[in-house]
This record gives sequence, C-alpha cells and structure tokens, in this order.
Amino acid sequence: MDIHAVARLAHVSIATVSRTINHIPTVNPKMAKRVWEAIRELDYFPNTQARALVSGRSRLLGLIVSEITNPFFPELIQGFEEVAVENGYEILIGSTNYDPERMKSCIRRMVERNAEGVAVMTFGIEQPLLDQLTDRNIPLVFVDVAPNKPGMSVLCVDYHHGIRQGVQHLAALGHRNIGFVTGPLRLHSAQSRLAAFKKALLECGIPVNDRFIIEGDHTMEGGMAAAEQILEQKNVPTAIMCSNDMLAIGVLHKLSRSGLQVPGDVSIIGFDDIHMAEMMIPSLTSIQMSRSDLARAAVSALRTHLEGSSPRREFTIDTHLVVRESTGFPRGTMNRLRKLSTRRADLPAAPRQ
Amino acid sequence: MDIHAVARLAHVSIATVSRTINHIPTVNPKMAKRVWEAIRELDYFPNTQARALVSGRSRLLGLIVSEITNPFFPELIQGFEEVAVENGYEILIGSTNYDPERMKSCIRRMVERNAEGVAVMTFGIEQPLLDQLTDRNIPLVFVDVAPNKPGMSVLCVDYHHGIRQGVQHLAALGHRNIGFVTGPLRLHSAQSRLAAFKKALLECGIPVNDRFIIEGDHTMEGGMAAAEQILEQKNVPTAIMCSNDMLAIGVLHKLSRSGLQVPGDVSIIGFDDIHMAEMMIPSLTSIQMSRSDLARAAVSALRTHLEGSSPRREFTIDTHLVVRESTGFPRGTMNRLRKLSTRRADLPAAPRQ
DNA sequence: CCGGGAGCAGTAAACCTTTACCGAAAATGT
DNA sequence: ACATTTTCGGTAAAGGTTTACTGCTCCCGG
Repeated sequence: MDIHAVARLAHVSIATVSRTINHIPTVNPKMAKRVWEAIRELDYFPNTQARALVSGRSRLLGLIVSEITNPFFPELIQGFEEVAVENGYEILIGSTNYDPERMKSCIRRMVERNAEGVAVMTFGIEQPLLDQLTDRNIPLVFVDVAPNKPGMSVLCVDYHHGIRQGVQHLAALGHRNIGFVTGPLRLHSAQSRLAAFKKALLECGIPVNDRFIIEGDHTMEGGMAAAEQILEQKNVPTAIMCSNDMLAIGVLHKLSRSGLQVPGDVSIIGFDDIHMAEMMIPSLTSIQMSRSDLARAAVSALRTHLEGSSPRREFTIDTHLVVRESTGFPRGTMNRLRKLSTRRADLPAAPRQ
Repeated sequence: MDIHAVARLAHVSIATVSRTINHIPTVNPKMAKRVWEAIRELDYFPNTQARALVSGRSRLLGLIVSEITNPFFPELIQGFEEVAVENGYEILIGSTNYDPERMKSCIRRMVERNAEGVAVMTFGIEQPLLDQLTDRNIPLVFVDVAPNKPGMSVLCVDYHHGIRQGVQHLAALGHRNIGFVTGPLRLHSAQSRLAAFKKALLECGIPVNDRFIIEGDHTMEGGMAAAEQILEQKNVPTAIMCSNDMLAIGVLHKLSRSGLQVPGDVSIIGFDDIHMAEMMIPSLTSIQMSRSDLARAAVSALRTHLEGSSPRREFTIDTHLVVRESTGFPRGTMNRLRKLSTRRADLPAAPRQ
C-alpha cells in the first residue's frame, strides 16, 4: 500500500508517482493518468510522516490557546483551521489552561511534531521556552503579547476602541458607577482590557473606583465569584464591564439569582461577543473582535514568515460594541434622560420588563 | 540538532541515545546519565515523524466530532485528550459540520497522518469510506452508531434512562402536552433520543402528538426556529424536550422573546448538560451524559484493539436527569398538585418570577 | 544520415529514527 | 587461570517519501 505498489501497478517508477502526486509539470499526461488510476484503484494515500521527514515540511501550523472550553476559542479555532486548510496546512491545537507547565508541553509538542509556525493566544512565553522555538527558526505569531523579538509577528488588538464605545454607551445612558471584572492579570490581554477601561473612564470624565475593579479569571465561576464580591459592598455599581463574555455570563447569573434586574438594576457588558451572548436572557451587550480577522491575520503572518524573509509585521484587529439588552438606563435616570436627549434614534432599547 | 549530535556530545552511539530515550532497561545507568545531560544541553527533541515512520506507531488517536462550536464537543475533546495523553497518545481532531464531504476529508487526514485508532462521534460512515480505515486495520470506536462490523467497538448511550427520567419528571409535575425538538434526523444519536422520548411517553401513558415533534439541527438557531414553529400552532405544549442543550437554549430564548414564561408557561428540558446550562436564566434542566466516561471508554476501547486482538467490546454510557429551574408546574395545576403531593421534599423549586 | 538538445523517466541518496543482530568486554563458575 | 555466560554498546538496515542527478528516447536541423 505504499508508493511502490502504485508504481508497479502503473508500470512507472516511484519517482514518477511522486511527481504526479505533487503536480510537477514535467510528468507526461499519459503517465499521470495511469498513475492517478492506480492511485484510485489501490486507494493509496501518501504517508504524511515520510513526506514531512524528507521534505522538511510538515504542513502543520500550531495554535496555542488558553482553554478549549471557553467558546471564544473554538470559534477562533474553527476560523484558524479554515484558513489553514485553504493554504494547504493542518493545525495542531494546544491548550494551556492558564498553566505554564502545560505551555511547556504544548511547545514541546509543536517542536516534536515539527510545526512550521505557531500562533499563540494565551499568556506570554518565557524566554527559555521561547528559545526552543526560535532556535529552530519556527515563526511565531503572538496575539496581544509583545515580546520584542525578531522573527515573530504580533497581532495587536485595538481594545481601546471597543471598550471606549462601551463606556461611552454606558455614560450616555447615565451610568457613573461602573465596575470592571478583569481576567487573570498575568494575561497581557486581560491587562490591556483593564487599561483600556480605565483610560475610557478618564476620557468620559468618570471617576475610577478601585473597589469596583475585581480580578476574575475568564470563567463563568469567576464571574459569579466577582459578582458576589461586588454584592457584598455597600453600594453596587450601576453597570459592570467584564473582561470576557464568560465572566459576564457568570455575573449576570449571580445578579439575577440575587434578585437584581439586568439591566434595570445593573447593566452588564461582556467582551468577545461569543455566539452565546446573543442567547442570554437578557441578551448580552458585548464588545466584538472578529474571530475570522484574527484567524486570517494569524495565518497570513505565519505564511509571510514561512515564504520569504519578509520583515516582521504588525497587524491590528478592531473591536466594536454590539448593543443588546443587558445595558440600559440606571434606575431613576431614565425619564430625565429621555427628556434631555436630543438624539432619540441613538437611544438603546428601553430596558425589558 | 539530531540524534547524532547527542551521540557525539555524549560519546556514545546513536543506538544508545535512542535506547536511553525510550527507556530500554539494558542501557547502563552511567551512559544514560551522560546521554540525558547531552539531551538537556542541546535541548534535543526527537523527531516524531521519523520515529513514527520507522516504528510504525504514530502515537496519534483521531477524534471525529460534529462541530467544534457546540460546547458539548470541546468538553468531550478535553476529556478525550486528557485520557489520550495519560496513555501516551496525542489527538487529531476532525469536525464534520454534519457534512459528509467533510467526513471524507477527516478520514483522509486520519489515514494520511497514520492515526492508530479513530473515535467517531457524529453521523455514521458510509461503507466505502469505512473501508479506507478498516483496510488499513485502523481500529474504530463509534459512539452511538452501530455498523455491525468486526474490528470496531460501539459505545452505546443509554438514552432511555435519562430521557425517561425527564419525561417522568414532567409527568409528575402534571404535564400532558410535551413537545420534542429533535436533532438532525440522519444522526443516529438524534434518532435514538427521539425514539427514547416516544417510548418514555408511552410508558408514562402520555399520548404522542406528532405536531409537537419538530425536527431541529442541534444549533441555537435551530432551537429558535423550532420554537417559532411551535408558537405558530394554536395550542402550545406545556413542556418541550430538546435533543440537545443548544436547541434548548434557542427554544428558551425564543419563548422568552415571545413573552412566554419559562417554566411558568412552558417547561424546557435539554440534553447533554453542557456547562452553560447551569448559567441560563432560568437555569436549564438537562439530561447529562458523562463526557469523561465517554472519553475514557472511547480511549479504552481503542487501546484494547491496539494492544491485543481482544474481541470487540460494547460499552454503555449512562444518562441521568439534572433538575434545575427550567421545569416547573404547568399553569393552573400548581396548587392542586401541591396539595395532592405527599412528598414535599421531591417538589422542584417553584417557578421563579 | 548524423549530431545535439529537449523532454521526461528512472536510480539512488537523503531525511531521522528504531531495532535486530553482532561482537567485545566483563562477570561468573570451576 | 581459563571457559562460559551475561551484559550492553555499536553497526547497519529499514521505514516511505522527495529530489538531484543520470541517462534514455525522440525529434529536429544541418
């Protein structure tokens, strides 16, 4: 069932079979036809390991994410795979579960399996580990982590734009007490989101209240815990932004459980705009960052590294607000705002209930 | 950076290096130490493709699922990977998106990359495709599909138990009009769930109303569409079971949007008990099937095939009801039932408001 | 009719590892 | 001290493919 069998059946040499399979144009169409027939006849599939071994090209792209059970990542993985396959690659998925030890084993797998390039979207990689990749000239793309090293691109996410939109949206509704539930703060992306939030508050002239900034962990349980922490305080913010949608869902759940209305008592904004956000009740206002743009940019960056010695490039991914039901006027200000507002069309839908 | 470099540095032959790496006991500890030091020094990683090529063992297990964006599957994948890694394997994920054409390419990848075994949890595989695997003696495990062929195990899921519990639960609450939103009916699992539902209705003496059985597609959008279809009818069932949680979430969303209370007006039961089910508002009553049991059984079945010529085995996976807030008394019967009931403790929580 | 070149198929080396087999050295027994 | 066994490291083949190089065939011009 190897290439020799095909060669025998087609009465050609294995070299011709190989050339046929790889669409090398110097092969005589008549022979090619014979070869393809033999391949079909035998149901022959080339052995990927042997090909990779001799050609030095594994046609494998690595993707290291935080955790596969956070729906954001499957949505990203799907896009990444799609683009990879379009370009003749397959993907190798690694998930760190936020654990540096697991990152180590992810890197190890990427190297062992000879990934030609690796995209990383979780926390940053420590120098000695990083070297395992760079020493082997494996190109890297980081999403939202910025180790200033040659040979790796960085995909910047413009968190600021989307988050500012979110804060402005809340401010326009009349919110002045806005909380924020962060992700794990050793994640650069979590840091950036928090920073963007603070900056946006300043821009809108809203004071930053550190007691309303809670460190979470990008899980629903973390969101519930954060909500609990917020509820323990004597006054509760009228709006809460979250570093991702999972947190927001946890917060939403916990608040509802505690008898608070969303958005009546508290407005909530998530981040990522996972598919599920739309299905929550109330549906979740969230800040979207395009998964497909991200995936496309990541693969594209890896490809430029692989194909030429093109210079390290930076891509920027946009974010923008998607308004749904989980944001509304804070209690008591609704009527006043209604009257004051001159731009009716811009008003978000009135709070449900 | 290959095995020769290590051999040179450690002043041994490549054979000794190889034996050291593979923990062959005949290697002298003193030499082994030298070798390990050299490996560490050089940061050497064995080349997986070369190993696989010569040993004939790729240490790769395939897993073909329906779609990666349905949270059930990431949860399954996580378990599968964990067990696979425990056993020294890595996994290769394929997703069909319910498309036979994609199944074809999944199989192709599995063969090309020399997966040692493949677990399939989506629809069944057509005979000619199946042959591509069986001809190469690649063991298969099907979850809930039953092609009676040697060399492959089947993991049966006892849908009946969990679904009967669900129907009994609804019946005990006083529901007599129960709808069902199916999955895509060419999926054997969707068929089985529907069959189990009908059987359970019979057992509980509840009539089957075909107009309340809607074909869905295991997505949230499908759930919304199904709900819409149900709402168009002149009388709406007081409870709806769904073939998976994504459907249930869609149904729940659509019903709420239409002003119906869950569970006040309609009770909902999902299937799979994805993590998110707990977070819905109201939280979703669902039927659980253990992902980790499933993963463990799948890997275990593949291993028995790989290691010995052990006979084809059948595993059965249990399902059971998890009661949450989305099921309650149908309107009007609550008080009557309250009075009649002798087992207060068993009563589910009163419908939220 | 012959020489030269184009076109194209075949041979063999190479990729990196595992492993069967061989042989040397050490250990054991007498 | 010698013979026999045990231990264990080294050599080389093998695994399936790609690809550089070789060389055959055929065609064309002179």
